[in-house]
Amino acid sequence: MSRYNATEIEPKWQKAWEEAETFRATRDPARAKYYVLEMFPYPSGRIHMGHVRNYTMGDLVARYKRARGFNVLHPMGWDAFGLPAENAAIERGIHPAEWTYANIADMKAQMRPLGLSLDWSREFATCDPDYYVHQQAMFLDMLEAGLVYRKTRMVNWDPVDMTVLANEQVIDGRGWRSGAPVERREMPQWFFNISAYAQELLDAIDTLDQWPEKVRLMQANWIGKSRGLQFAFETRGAPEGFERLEVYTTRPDTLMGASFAAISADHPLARALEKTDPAIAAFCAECRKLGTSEEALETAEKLGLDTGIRVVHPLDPDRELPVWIANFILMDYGTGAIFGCPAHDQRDLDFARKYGLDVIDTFVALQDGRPVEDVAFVPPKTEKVRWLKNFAWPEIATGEEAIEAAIAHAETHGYGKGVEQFRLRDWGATRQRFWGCPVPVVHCDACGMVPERRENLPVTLPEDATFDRPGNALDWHPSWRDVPCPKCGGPAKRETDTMDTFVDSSWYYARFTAPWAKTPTSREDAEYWMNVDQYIGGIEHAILHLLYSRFFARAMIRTGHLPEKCAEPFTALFTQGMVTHETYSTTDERGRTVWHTPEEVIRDERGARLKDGRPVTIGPSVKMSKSKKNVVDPADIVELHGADTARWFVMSDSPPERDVEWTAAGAEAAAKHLQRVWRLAEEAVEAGDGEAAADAALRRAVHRTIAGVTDDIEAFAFNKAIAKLYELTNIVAKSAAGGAEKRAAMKVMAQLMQPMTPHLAEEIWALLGGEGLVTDAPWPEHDPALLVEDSITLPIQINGKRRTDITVPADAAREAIEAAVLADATVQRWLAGGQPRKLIVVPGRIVNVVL
RNA sequence: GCCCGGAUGGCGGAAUUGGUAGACGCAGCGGAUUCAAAAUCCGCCGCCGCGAGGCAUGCCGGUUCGAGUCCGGCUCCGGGCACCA
Repeated sequence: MSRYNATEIEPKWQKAWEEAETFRATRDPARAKYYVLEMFPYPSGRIHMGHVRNYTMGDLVARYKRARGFNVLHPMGWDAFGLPAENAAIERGIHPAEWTYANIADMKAQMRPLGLSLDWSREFATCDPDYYVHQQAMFLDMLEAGLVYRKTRMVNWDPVDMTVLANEQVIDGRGWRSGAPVERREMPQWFFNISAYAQELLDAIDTLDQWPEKVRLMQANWIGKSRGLQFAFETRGAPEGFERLEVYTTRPDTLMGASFAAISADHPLARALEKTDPAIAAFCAECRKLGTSEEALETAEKLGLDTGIRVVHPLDPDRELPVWIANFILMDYGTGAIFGCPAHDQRDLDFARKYGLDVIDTFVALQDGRPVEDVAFVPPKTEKVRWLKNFAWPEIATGEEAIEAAIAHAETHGYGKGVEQFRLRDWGATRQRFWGCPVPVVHCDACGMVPERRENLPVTLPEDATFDRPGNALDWHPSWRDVPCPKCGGPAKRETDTMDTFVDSSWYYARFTAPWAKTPTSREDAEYWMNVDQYIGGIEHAILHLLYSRFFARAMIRTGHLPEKCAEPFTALFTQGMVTHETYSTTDERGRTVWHTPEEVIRDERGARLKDGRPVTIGPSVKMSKSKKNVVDPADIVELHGADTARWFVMSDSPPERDVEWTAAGAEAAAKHLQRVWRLAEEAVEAGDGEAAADAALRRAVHRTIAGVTDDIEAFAFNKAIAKLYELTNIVAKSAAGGAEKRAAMKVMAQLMQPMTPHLAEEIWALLGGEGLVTDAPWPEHDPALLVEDSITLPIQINGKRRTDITVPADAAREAIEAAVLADATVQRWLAGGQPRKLIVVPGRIVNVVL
């Protein structure tokens, strides 16, 4: 009996698919289409198990839908602009383009042996001028349509390297290369007007019924619609022009509990004060060292400085509140100024306790309404509370009711107005970086900002840029930067900022429908292929990438690049978990942790050690990462066991939305199982006559498996589908059925396994005389009549605990079941001659005897 | 800090709408085959208890004939926080 040799067989079938152009997608209006897309990778150079899992999932869906008769589009490309290429350029003196395209070639070579049903004829990289020329054209269209504009925003500034840093390049408040304390600095940049679509993007979330609920919630919270009160405090002692201080609050009901006002260090008032007051200037400078991320601001120690300015309480002209500058107020949200109500906001309370400000209870709990001490009282807004400082509503009311009453009160008395506000900020569309899509705009001293002429697109990145000094290499490239003005011909400078890589990934799904069109999209292809029927990717993209893509699709509709129906480009979304592996570490002579790769480690039941015998500490299983060296290279697994084994394993153990732990033993088990399936197919070829009863039993098992696997695939429960295939394998192995029935069973097995292990499936299909490629075979249908059982086993509970069971005909009447239960020996023992208080019969399910 | 998830045997996980907790796999144990091993095949396998039985789904409490599943309150772990992609 021969062994299944994956290394020999897999390339054979890959060649067969390629020669038949099996996966080439062609627009065919006569057929129903299905567009399945996995989030395209950043070309780091090596694929990792996370990629294998992501693409296997997509491939499974693509192959299944093909078998169900759909015209499937399943493309692949590269999210190729980004920081790592620029870092490689700085560190190794290699041009980002060279680094990136070499990585793409390497990664593609690692992906091809996986046997994915991809249409490689549509492959592109976002750094191809053929791709970004269209992005530049659309940028100009969107500029004309008013969807793009310029303004300033804070960035992380490294004062030593004189360069803008990404948030991940700021480590403990310092630049990662220079080590210098980072400053917040205002810079002009380009923005997409996504906030104009906030309401629409929020409303449309309701239509995304095939998205995970958690993603929809996260997006809604990110957009963050709130209703609140905007009003102005009258100031005392403020510089000229600051007679009023505008604030926004979502809790106007707590206005009587206000004990201070606070402004951001970036607020115009703070900026005015720091010009003349060195103490304020020093404090604002300190605040600006916090960086730009919300996380940094929110987790930092709350610091403030009293400006000496006072504001008048709008409801009590005799009361004055101090105005503080505080490091936790965001200039980007609301008006950059708030009033603090310490009793009902934990941040305000911490701040008030630290600086000795008043804490005024505005409301208390209905029962045991104690005053606030160190924990702010923040009940749900729907809960009724007892008001101590109500000014326009009854003593007992909910927060919601009080908020509306307070807004009405402010509007009636003319000191404020109710406003709706979104947390969502406009999308900063550009970066001070070289390796991105150039913004096709020129700055002319005479004409101002001038769009590049369409016929001059693409504006390509220079191939002779140098990366020996920090900052944007485009700034140091005079022959690229200095150009004549497209309008007046006078001296002008190109925009040297390039587009955020999120722009590249916000429309690649549309480009895949017509990757070689002379325009960004082709109307016919977009009409036919869009939208993406199933999008698959990591949960880490739940907010930004998906929200930006939803916006960009709308912007493309507005500029005529997509049909109206594409406003929500991803019909169904699935977010998969990560691939993890346990970690191995030792300690060096200086006490530092040294990580080891799984290959360096010998693992047995007693623990783990290095090859030289030194013991190794086994750490928790975490996401595979280079820094912890807990990586398994897919290429090694493919070489050792074949692609099918890797595919089978990443789909088996864990549900796809959860993390899966890679273990060598698990991979081994997957390989063994595939060998076993192969052996069963070989045995079936030679098997002779069997028992009629066994034939029928096997046929029923096969149909049960068809139904189960189909349901599980439809529900994205791939691990359960695989468990059912294991079960069927066990049944076939033990079955006394005849050769014909076993061969039929194994052919169905090949069909059901085809989406997961396509190479093995083809080999078995061919062995058993299947017609053509199993990849082209229609999905098997189950016969419902074969799933009906004659009798069922009902568990019997006594007082809710299972004690025994009875087997009854499937169609037994309730009375018959009750009689059978009462006659059961175990039940009689528990009854001890008495009568049950209650007998609950759930037909087809369970019986509960209540004593 | 804020938003969103997750937690079930030694391990990964399964369990329709609230109805047999532990499917399937790994590891382990016992056996067959073998000169021996690998491979393969068969069986056992939540914990405690000789047993009857008791205890078990992160922790505490509640609803119910019945809770892994529903409700309230925690703990720990993970994802995101707008310049990583």
